[in-house]
Amino acid sequence: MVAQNQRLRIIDAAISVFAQQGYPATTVDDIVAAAEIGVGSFYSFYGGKEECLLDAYERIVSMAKGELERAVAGASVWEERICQGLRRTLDLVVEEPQRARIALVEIQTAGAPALERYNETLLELSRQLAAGRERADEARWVPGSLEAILSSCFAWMLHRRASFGGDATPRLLNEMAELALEPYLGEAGAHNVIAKGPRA
Amino acid sequence: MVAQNQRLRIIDAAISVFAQQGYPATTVDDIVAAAEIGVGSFYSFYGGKEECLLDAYERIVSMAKGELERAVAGASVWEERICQGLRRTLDLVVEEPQRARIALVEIQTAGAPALERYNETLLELSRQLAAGRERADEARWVPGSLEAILSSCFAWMLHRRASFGGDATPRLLNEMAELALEPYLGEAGAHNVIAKGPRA
Amino acid sequence: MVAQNQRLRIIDAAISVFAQQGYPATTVDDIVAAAEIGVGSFYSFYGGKEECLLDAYERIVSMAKGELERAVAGASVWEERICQGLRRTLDLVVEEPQRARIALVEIQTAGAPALERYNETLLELSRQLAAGRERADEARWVPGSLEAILSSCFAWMLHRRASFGGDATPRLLNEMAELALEPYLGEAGAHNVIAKGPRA
Amino acid sequence: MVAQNQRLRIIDAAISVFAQQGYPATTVDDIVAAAEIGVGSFYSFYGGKEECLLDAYERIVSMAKGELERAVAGASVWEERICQGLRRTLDLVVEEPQRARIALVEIQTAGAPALERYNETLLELSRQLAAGRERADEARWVPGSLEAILSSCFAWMLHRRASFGGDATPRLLNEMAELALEPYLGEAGAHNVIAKGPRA
DNA sequence: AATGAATGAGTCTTCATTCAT
DNA sequence: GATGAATGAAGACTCATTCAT
Repeated sequence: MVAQNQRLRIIDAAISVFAQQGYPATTVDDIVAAAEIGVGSFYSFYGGKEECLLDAYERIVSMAKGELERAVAGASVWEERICQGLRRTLDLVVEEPQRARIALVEIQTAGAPALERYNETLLELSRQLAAGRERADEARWVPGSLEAILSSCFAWMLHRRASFGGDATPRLLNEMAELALEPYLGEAGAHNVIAKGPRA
Repeated sequence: MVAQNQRLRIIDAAISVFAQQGYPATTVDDIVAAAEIGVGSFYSFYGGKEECLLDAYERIVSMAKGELERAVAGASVWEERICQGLRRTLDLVVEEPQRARIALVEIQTAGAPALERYNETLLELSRQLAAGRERADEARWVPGSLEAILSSCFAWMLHRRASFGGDATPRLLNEMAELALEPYLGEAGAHNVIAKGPRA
Repeated sequence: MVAQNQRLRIIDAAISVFAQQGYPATTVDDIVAAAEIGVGSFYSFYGGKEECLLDAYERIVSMAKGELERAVAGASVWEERICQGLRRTLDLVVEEPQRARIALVEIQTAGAPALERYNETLLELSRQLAAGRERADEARWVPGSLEAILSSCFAWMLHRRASFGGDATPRLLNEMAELALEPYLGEAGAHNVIAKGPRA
Repeated sequence: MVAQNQRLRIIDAAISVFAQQGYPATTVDDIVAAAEIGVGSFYSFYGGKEECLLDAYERIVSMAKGELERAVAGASVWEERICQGLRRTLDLVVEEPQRARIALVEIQTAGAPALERYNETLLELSRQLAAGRERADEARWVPGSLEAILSSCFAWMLHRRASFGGDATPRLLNEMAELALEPYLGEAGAHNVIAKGPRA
């Protein structure tokens, strides 16, 4: 538990400096200075800054997953789950800008393994979206790579949001919800869900 | 002009090594070795590797713009210009994988100024797409951020393409064309254009 | 006595890792890990790894001396003591390769004090050999530094034996016995002793 | 040639500090400080201090070989060559104590590859000695490992000489010459050669 | 104008040693 | 008395940058 604390101390510090200076410009010394520990302690937990970033990423993603599961717990159907999930996601980006920056921006500058890990996360998002196919009218044609496209779109929108701020959250949420629901439920169906969504 | 040659020599070498080893892992020495010049000469042209990457990026983008302008020269209407442009873009990614990698992947690992420059390029793509609004039926509602979304989608799809290869080009082209045209022309209109597109 | 046990535990572990990885490449952590004790305990016994090696060396040498004394206990004359001693020495090198490696190889890589200690051991060997002068015919001339030469030769032969293995033990024993006895007893006398030696 | 100078500058500095502080205690910084160059320059010549020591060793040995060849040039028979060679060797150890220390002592503390290199040198010495077998009376029995024993003895004697000083050179020379010649030429033959040797 | 030898600041990493528990 | 978490000094090595030629 004391080790866990130390580890969390390091991760918090690392997230902070990675978010502020960017991953490539951050040195191990920056991290240990921010964590107020000795270099040796850092190396007893991680083999280097890349390993540390990857661990931070895992924890951020897993924390976010927990949040999202809680957020969609009350939703009974797929379209509601998507709406609630998107809302919570956007809130998290606003609430935890540094973690968002790590998970959406810095992870992409940390070399091939990190990029691969990021792609896996996008793949999971794709799977969540793809569940909508079961809700779609049989007559409706849904392109095979729709979810890949959507997840990358969302990633980018959040990336920009995390990097530069931008549109008010509610508007962004509306757009994303529309993008996610419309291909499965049609324009009318999508708007229907969205219209009542925010009141929830 | 001899200076121009030298500069091009450096850029070609830089593109090659950046694409092969990644921007962060590349040293100035790698570049000058590949360019077969002295370090001093490099520094008489550029202040460092970042400056060099940015210049390479500018040239790649401007070269690509020229190509695209030529590609769409024969197209009379917006939707054809988009189709031809997308086709040429995909061809360029295949023809010049190293330059594509620089313009789509490495530029994102080179710090804030580079990322900003990349966003400007996406903004230009947005503007090209936005011209489609004039072709759209007045009754049709087009979301305000559609172009931002589309350009980011395209960037991501090309990024993946440049990073990992993937879908056969024609299929990818179809998807992208559909995504670009449908919001403005409707499903039928989009398919119409695409169906006759490849013959052009 | 519990302290003695702890100390022996450390020495055994140290001998093992020194012999396997070499003295310079061994860290205090390696030793305590092998000894399954805490670092603090190690430092309550020794000031550092050098001190630990020196203690291990002392114990190996003193243990070996005990063995040799026992081995030559039944020998009545100098030449027999030498033969029996050499035989037991070679056996020990084979039986305890790790200790042999410490006493013959690693000790020489551990700095000046260790080297000096090693030389003292060789000096003792010289003294044992020098006792043969009393057995020598008065007419026989024995060079003054003979014992220094012989002891260094033996050290080197055992060093090689401990480092790389090599000749079968009996043959090596014969050679060493010849080298040791001949200068004092002459060729015939030496062979005489050696011929009956192994039967003893 | 300027590179050669730089390299020699480094080697001279390295020999000096290795001899004074011992190989294990010497850092790359010590060497570059003594050579009055930058760290980078050192690494442009050598991959680390081990490589540097090995190069120094090679040069010392090759220099010494040259000296010995010159020293024995006037000797017509094997036994004279040995005597002259030993004399010159002892002189070199006295004239160049630092180089002697590197070649005889420090090389043995620099890890397995260095030790192997040292053994090769001893092997060469063995071959020089073994040429004496052709000069030996057919009736004389010469043990098979004599040269290995002799070369290790000589190495040790020189090692001690280089480490601690000691006996006056002429006496040491006499002993070594006796050891080298006697097994091949017999006691009388050896003394004969040695007696007239110094006059040469 | 071009070169590349030389520099040394900066970073990573290891490991001996301490000390609170 | 024993532990091992924590420290940070010290060393290896890289690489951007300068400058004499």
